[in-house]
Amino acid sequence: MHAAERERRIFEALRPTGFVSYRDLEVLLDASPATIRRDLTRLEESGQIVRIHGGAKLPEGDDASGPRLMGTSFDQNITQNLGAKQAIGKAAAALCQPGEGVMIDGGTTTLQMCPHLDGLGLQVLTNSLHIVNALLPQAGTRILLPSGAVFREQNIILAPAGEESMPRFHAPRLFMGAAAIGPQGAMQADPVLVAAERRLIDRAEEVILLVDSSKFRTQSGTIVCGLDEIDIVITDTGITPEMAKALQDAGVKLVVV
Amino acid sequence: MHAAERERRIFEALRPTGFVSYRDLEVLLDASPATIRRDLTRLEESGQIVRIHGGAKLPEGDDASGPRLMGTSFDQNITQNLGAKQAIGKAAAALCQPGEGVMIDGGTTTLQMCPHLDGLGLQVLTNSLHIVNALLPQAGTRILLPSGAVFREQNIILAPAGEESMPRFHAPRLFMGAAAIGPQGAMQADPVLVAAERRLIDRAEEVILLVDSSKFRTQSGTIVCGLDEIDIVITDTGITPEMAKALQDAGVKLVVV
DNA sequence: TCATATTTGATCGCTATTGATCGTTTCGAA
DNA sequence: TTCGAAACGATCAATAGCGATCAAATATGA
Repeated sequence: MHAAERERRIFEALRPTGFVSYRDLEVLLDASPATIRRDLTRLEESGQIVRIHGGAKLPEGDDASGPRLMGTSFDQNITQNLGAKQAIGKAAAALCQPGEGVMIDGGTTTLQMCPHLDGLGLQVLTNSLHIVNALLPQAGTRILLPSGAVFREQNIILAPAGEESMPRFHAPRLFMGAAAIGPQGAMQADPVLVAAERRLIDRAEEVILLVDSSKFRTQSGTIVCGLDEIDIVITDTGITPEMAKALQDAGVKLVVV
Repeated sequence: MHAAERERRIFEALRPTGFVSYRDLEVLLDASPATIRRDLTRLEESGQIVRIHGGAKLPEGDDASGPRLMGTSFDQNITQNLGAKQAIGKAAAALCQPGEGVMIDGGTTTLQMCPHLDGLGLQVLTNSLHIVNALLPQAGTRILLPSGAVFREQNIILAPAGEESMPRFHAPRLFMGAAAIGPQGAMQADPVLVAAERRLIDRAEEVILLVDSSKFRTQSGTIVCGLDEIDIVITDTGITPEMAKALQDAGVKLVVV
């Protein structure tokens, strides 16, 4: 293995949490301890990482450590396909008109919209506490919440069945995630999510689905809505031509980033 | 686990209430007692925390006492009179019956109830995102939120005027903070807080006010409610006999911790 | 092909970090 | 006020990580 390849792997390991232990690298690089140390020393001298006893971390400032709420599966999902999700989030944010009101469903992909919403002066209605935390530092973004009980597994706010939980609200756009998408439509693993999302869908003019391409290769539980209810799908280049055609045949506008 | 990760977790645990117990850290860090102590000692020497018997707290804000209107941030207030607030919070939590539903108003004193609510199986309705964060790790506590917009200065959820924002909810007890208390009643500095608290008061059987004794020496803006609407006041030993008598003459039960 | 330069691996002594075990101190409840 | 449990600090041994040096492997160029 070459030095360049090792460096690439080091950064790859570093990105999710901003830290790699020496032990991890020993397995990951399959190189001798001496070589690993030399790599780290070199990267530190060029200022790209900071070495600490037992490993290395990214320099302060550009670490991607976002809001960490709890040690749930959410934290694991958040780093999966992170690059694709970031690109999808950015594309989705570009669809927002300054000053308008939008709804954002909870999810690791929709979460990646938040950094790009700053300065747009939006009104965001969301049921996700993760998204609330991400938007809190943005002084110009107004955050609206529905009433209800906090559902810890997903960190979202769930209204009791049949209860009116949202202030009268209607939005031109709903940004939604999904556990899977196929010819039947968008799907979620947890049925309680379905009920929450149905309520959002009913209040939106336009439904925009944010899914990285791995979601096209998954089957998951309960159908949230058919393709006919989805207006736009934003995904990454991993989508197969067949899927793309199926979506377009169903009248869905497809955005590939 | 490495030192950097442990430090991160310590601050994460410290953020909600400004205090972590040694016991909590033992579970949270999964390290030996000696290592935890060393971490705390190191952080104290660098001035980032203050160690106290049984745990650690955030350093005090600059002005340790005296009247403060608005302007100082929540994070600074959190550490002021922390010891008194913790004791008051503990006493307040002892008033909760297992399994019942209660309302907790936002504030740095009411926040200190949260560590003592674990295991009671309460249903907590709150408008404060700080309290939500403090309660999230407690699996047995059900968290209910009203709908509305997030008001950043206090990190609470405000309903639009006249809007029905809470699920039908009625509670035996409301735990409330205040910026000041005097013969006229409880006062808040910010008028928008008054409106929010009035709404909570109307839904409670019993109103319990949590104020450290410095609040008796302060005058602040807008009256929230008269003494006749307050059932119990919990405060610390700094209260003067005259004030104590005035409260009891007004029919308020006084708890001094 | 051979000589040289670069990179990698191995070994050594040294230091830092951790965990265990004392005796002592502090806090809270009776 | 007294007593017991919990928290504390100090010390020591074990381990893991560190840097330096040298040998081996690989790449480079005449």
